[in-house]
Amino acid sequence: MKIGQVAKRAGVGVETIRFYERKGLLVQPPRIHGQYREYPTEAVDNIRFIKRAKDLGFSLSEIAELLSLGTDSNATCADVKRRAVAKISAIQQRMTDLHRMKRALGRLVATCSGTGPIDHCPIITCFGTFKKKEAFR
Amino acid sequence: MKIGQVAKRAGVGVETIRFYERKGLLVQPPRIHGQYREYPTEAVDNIRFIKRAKDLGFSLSEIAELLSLGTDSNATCADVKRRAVAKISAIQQRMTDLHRMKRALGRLVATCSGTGPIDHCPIITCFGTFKKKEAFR
DNA sequence: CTTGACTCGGTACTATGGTACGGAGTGTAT
DNA sequence: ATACACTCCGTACCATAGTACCGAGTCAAG
Repeated sequence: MKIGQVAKRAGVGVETIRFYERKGLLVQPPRIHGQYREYPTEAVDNIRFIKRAKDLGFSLSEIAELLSLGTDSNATCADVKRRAVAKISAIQQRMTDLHRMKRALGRLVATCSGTGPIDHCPIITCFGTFKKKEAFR
Repeated sequence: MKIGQVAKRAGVGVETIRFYERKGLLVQPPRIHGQYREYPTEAVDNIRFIKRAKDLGFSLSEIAELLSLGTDSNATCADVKRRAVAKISAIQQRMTDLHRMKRALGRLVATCSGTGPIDHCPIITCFGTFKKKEAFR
């Protein structure tokens, strides 16, 4: 299978596959006449693996690590689990941050009636001590 | 006040201030002898405004919009409020996405005993149909 | 045998939010 | 007067995850 076919089946662009190869996420496949990449059918699954891991919040470098674990015979299931658990914590942390932001913004919005000129907007004034008139006069 | 002083007071780097100026987040201040930037004390507040808005989840381009609202006499409080409400929705959406990821990862982790070789790791195998042995042989 | 589709490698560009560097000029303190 | 700090501008660079473009080569069908 050539790169375009693989790309179509995996639902990514051709350039993306070459990009993943450069990044070490995909093994360099053999070439037909030393020219065109010739992929086995498993290559499609490998790309789907990357997509799914990405959807679960792993970055490409983290995925590269997971993949290298997969080819390391010394690696254990526990290594994978540890990374997954760490990712869950990171996601939780990010959610906590977002929740804090949302609450702060919600409080700000609640103080704003939504009427009147911007000069007295509680959101703008509470945001910073933004002074339109005095700035750089 | 020169740029280094402003940077120190606002808690950012000198380069950051010049970066914000290039991005249109900060008005170009007058120059001493047409050379050094001379900032009024309000400049520190303007940078703190940017920092706070950033902490609340606004991107620099969104902050630029907020700032241009602040200098637009036709803009109203409602314009600001609309942006804040939209940002709350975006944050909520992001949180929902993260929650979905976390749940999916949690389910995966639960299926993994954390023992044994990587070949049979449920996380790796469920992730994609990752086939180490068959890939690119 | 020519046309069109595909592929090659390399490089440049997108957006995001800065940081780092280099050579020149300037301002201040001893 | 000379050293050192600060500032100037422009440019390049970091990570992230690709996308776009280029000229050249190749492959299959009509």
